[in-house]
Formats: sequence, structure tokens, C-alpha cells
Amino acid sequence: MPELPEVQTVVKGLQANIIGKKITSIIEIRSGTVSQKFDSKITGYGTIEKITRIGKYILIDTDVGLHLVVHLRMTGKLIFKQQDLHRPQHLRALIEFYDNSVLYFDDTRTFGSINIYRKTQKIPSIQMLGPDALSNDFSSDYLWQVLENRKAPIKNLLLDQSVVAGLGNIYVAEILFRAQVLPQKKARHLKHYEVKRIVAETKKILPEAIKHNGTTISDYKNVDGKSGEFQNFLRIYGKQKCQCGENITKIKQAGRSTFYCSKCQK
DNA sequence: ATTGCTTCCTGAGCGC
DNA sequence: TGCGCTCAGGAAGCAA
Repeated sequence: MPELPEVQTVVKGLQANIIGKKITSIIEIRSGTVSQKFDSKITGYGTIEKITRIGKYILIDTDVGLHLVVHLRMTGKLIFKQQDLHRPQHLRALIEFYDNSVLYFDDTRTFGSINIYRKTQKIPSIQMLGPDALSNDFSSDYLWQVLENRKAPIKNLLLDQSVVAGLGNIYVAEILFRAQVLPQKKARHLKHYEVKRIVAETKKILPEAIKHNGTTISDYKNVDGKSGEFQNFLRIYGKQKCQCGENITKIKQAGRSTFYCSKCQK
């Protein structure tokens, strides 16, 4: 389940491997995976210039004014290979380069996508996003004013990409645990110091996870096909016992599993 | 405006 | 061995 740290790790890997490569073709293996979001006729995709991340979106810019916008959703993987040999089982699309190297888009559950836009176009899904969790715009002042009068549980709002971009189920669980806030607590009932802690813990945990190449629970892999290591540092998600000795409670919230410690989180 | 439910999909894990 | 069930979850779409 790629969230901000996993996407950032993929971006790093892409930067190391495909900058400067000329795209010869983009092949869709499973229909619906790739879509061209502009009218004009394609005359080549150009050469990759820049790769960035906004929230959980990967933006691959080319020198002919295109943006390839990739979202991995739950099981999407971008795997770079020097040659197009040994295609993965759930290959949904591939990008071929002039030097015969390839970028595979492998996605078991098929929710991921590659959308291609002109750089001048507005990208609706990205325009909707709130500040990136690692940007200075995601501050405790910002979050405090967003949460004001909101009745939804704090967890749901942290998962809402229009509130803050980049967080998913795993990191929200870890952030709320470290901030000592119960996930089901209504947003408007949070104290100012709790909001401050949430933001502070977010700014701590995400870079830690990036340092460890993200979290691999089941599917996530970086561009080399390697797993992350941050799963070894999780304290609450998927755990049964808290470090304080208390049993961890597991509930369903908004259709997602939520883990918390009723002793450590208030 | 906000909220919360359903949908998309496949593979793993489980009980029988 | 194999069947059927449940679960995992990001975000869009929709209903209240």
C-alpha cells in the first residue's frame, strides 16, 4: 500500500534510473490502465526530464511538454529493467526506452493508473489535493483551522487527501499512536496541543520511513524490486500488543481497519 | 458543505 | 484438494 514514503522511494529510484531516457513507446497491456487526457495527436512522448511527487501521485515530465501522472493505488509497482525480459505476472503497461530498457507497471489489483496530460492542463485529481504532508504548508495552524467544526473522526480526515496529501491507513495509525490521540476522536474535539503533536509526528515519521525505503506489508516494492524496511519499525498497525503491555484494539472505521491502544491514546 | 457508504479488483488465508 | 467466504485498501461517485 504505497503512501507518501513509498511513493517518494519510487520517485528516488526513478530519478536514478530513467532521467534522460527517450520514450519510444507506451504499451497498455490491460485496457483502462493508460489514458491520454488531451485531444491533440501524439507525435512521440519525448525524453524524461524531471520526476516529482505530489501526495501519492508521481509526475514524470518529458521535454515535449507532457506529464505522465502515475498513481500506484494499493498494489501498483514501477519496476525498471535494463532489458524487456521476464515480464511480471500482473503487468498492466510498460514504457519502452530508446536504449531497450523498460519500466514495467505491474499492478495485481488493477486500481493504479497512468494518465497523460499536457503540462499546460490542469490535473483535476491533483488540484483537489490539500498541502503535501511534508510541505511547510502542512502546519499545525493549517490543520487546526481545517479541523475546526469538523465532526468526522480525526482518522478519516487525515486520510482525506484534500485535507493533507500523502497519508494512508498505515501512517495515519502510526502518527495517531505517536501523537497519543484516539483515531475515532471527533476532529473538533481535539486540543490544540494534540493537533500540534499530530503535525510534529507526521514530520518525524515520514522522513524516518523514507530513510528505510518505506513499508512493505504485502505488495510494495521499489523500482529495483526490493522491499522497504520500515515495517520493522511500526508500533501499532497490524500489531496485537502495545509496547506498554496493553492489548491493541482493532476496529473498522470507514471500511478500513483501525488499530489503537486505549491506554496510550486519549 | 460534510459525511459516510459502495464500488472497483485479485490473491491470501481460513474453515469445512 | 477444492470450494466459498472474508479481508486488504485509495479514491471516485453517489446519497443523505
